[in-house]
Amino acid sequence: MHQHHHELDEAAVHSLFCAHSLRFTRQRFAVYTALASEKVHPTADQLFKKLSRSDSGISLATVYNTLEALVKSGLAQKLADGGTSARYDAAVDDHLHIRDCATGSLSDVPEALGQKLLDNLPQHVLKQIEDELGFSIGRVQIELIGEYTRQAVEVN
Amino acid sequence: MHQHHHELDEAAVHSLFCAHSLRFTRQRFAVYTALASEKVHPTADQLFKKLSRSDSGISLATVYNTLEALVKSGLAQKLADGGTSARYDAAVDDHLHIRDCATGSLSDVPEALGQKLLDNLPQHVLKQIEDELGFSIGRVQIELIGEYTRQAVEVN
DNA sequence: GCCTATAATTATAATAGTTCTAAAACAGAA
DNA sequence: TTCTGTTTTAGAACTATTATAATTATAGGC
Repeated sequence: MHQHHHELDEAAVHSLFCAHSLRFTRQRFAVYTALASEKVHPTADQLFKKLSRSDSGISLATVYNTLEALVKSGLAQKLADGGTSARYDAAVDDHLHIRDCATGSLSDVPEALGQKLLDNLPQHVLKQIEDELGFSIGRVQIELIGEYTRQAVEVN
Repeated sequence: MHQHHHELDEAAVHSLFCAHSLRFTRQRFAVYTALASEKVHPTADQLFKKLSRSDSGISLATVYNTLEALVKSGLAQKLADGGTSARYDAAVDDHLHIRDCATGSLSDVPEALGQKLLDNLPQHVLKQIEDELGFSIGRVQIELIGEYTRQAVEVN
């Protein structure tokens, strides 16, 4: 499930990190909560700027280090940007992304809708692909590329 | 349709370029044929190295310029690499990619299989996403992430 | 075939994003 | 508290890509 939009207090994150064998530091807490509260998947630099603004005396290198640690421990995933820089996402499920051609932004399809699409994928075809190619599918990532015909409802 | 595995003589490429309002140059011919003959989607640098080996006195800048021109004219697409550098593909349809976690390589699902999956996507869900989000889906890109359980059949 | 206008190529410099380095600060266990 | 290994940090280094500006090539008109 997505952690988006949940309250994330320090204790909760502490035990989450603990469960993933990640040391708790104020920087990691800051990065993780900043990432998890984003509706649009941010780049490392966007996170750094956001954190610089809000307070926290955190360095860019640490943002990169932390994101890497989060990804390695399964608390985040790194998404390929169509453009230059990588984007990060605090949710680790299969899910759907929307790329807005106009702005280049990358965001989620709401959970329910996304799940509906994933649930309706033709499993027999996926199975056939696995069999014929000798490939084991671990994750399916779908990106819907296009543009908004009306204004998106809310922006961070 | 994919241009992969087709014979690409100079005349054919010439008229293809012409149809897409692209001037024909020996460098563009070289880049395009090199790209179209790849089964695995190469990075700009991989193409440059391949072309340097085979002959052709072509500069890295030109590889980038040409790839950009091809993409802009619709003869290729730029794919986001999970990692650092972009990958390119001479085919421009919706289609499925396979990312091998073990090697990081990106390749196509064979046309027939891929089409089968795309044809079996639940259209009503896509329509619902478009309606609810006010988003017009231009292209669907699916990536199957996992690893080979047996050796891939052939490598370039 | 030759000329010309326009566009493409090239080496190089510049930039952007990311990773590396080595020293200082910190977390967690004893 | 003290110790040990980990994390943070500023800055350097590196890699992928784009910009620059001079040179060269293409396509079309003659």
